[in-house]
Amino acid sequence: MGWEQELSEADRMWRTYIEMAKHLASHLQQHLQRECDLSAADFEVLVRLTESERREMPVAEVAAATQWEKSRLSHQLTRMAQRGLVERVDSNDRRYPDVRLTDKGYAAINKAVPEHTEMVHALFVDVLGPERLAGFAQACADVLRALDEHRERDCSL
Amino acid sequence: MGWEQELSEADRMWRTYIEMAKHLASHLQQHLQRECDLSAADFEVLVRLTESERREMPVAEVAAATQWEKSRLSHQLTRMAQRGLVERVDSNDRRYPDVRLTDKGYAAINKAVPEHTEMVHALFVDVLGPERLAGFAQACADVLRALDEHRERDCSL
DNA sequence: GTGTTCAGGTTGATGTATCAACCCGGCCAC
DNA sequence: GTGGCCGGGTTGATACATCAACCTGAACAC
Repeated sequence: MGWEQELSEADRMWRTYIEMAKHLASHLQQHLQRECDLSAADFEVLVRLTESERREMPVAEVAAATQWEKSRLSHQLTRMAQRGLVERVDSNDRRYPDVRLTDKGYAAINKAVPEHTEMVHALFVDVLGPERLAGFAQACADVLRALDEHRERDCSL
Repeated sequence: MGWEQELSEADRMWRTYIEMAKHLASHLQQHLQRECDLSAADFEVLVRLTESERREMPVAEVAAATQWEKSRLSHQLTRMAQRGLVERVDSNDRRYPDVRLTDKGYAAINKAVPEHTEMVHALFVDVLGPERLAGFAQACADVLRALDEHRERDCSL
């Protein structure tokens, strides 16, 4: 076949990372789903909404915080509104409605966050310990920077 | 609100990791999609199939290699077969059909793998360098082990 | 005012992920 | 044989992601 005769050391490490990322994400996701009846997407939106004092913010602000496409967010909000987790509210400028956390959504996220955080600590933070965690995070930051540079190069073509 | 007054150092590092993982995955995925017209799922299945000499293997073997649920794989194979990347083949035991890589699928994966590998090196392997990469991979392996232990505990309840 | 522009939002279509229900053919008991 | 069991596969329903097309109302030019 040619290219795949023998994986290099580096490629096997890459695969380890991929494995870890996949399993960790799916574990956290399943926990959220089973214990709190929230998808990862629900969780993300709800967390962003709690970052506002008034449990309410413009849709565009949520979009910026999550870095989601507007259409993805719109669909997600529709589903969440149907389940009563959030509601759309008209603001001054009728073009740009707000989203508000309902009581049900508030209760859900307040149950979910501590459990989620605990899980993150048990499976990630505490496993690495403070020093290795710092190194790990630095590595992630460096990869992020490389990604940004790469993206810039792509755009300037 | 209580729990979210101030993110700890560790929590910010966790967020850095999440950010990195999200961006890295989506960048690689978009590249595959644009350059090779393959989704991440397509890519994964095709890679597994090339790991067989005969470009063909039982569905169950693909399922084991990818660790996907049988139904997810079945749907995916249906779509891939429609696009001519793979074909289903009856084996001896008519219960357990095989999947085979078509010529088109073979061509696609042979174009995609080198590009993908190059991207992984540019954005990840080379950014970290050999030493930090090794440390990073070790950390991933440790988290994976913790996940396995945690899963075992869950099952034994 | 009238028309144009435009950022932000919604909608529809398609592909993907997950769960539950079902199907199906070899296997075993009898 | 006949019937039930069982593991692997398929199917359908629903939720989620992404792209393209469209809508909408404030703002600006004139």
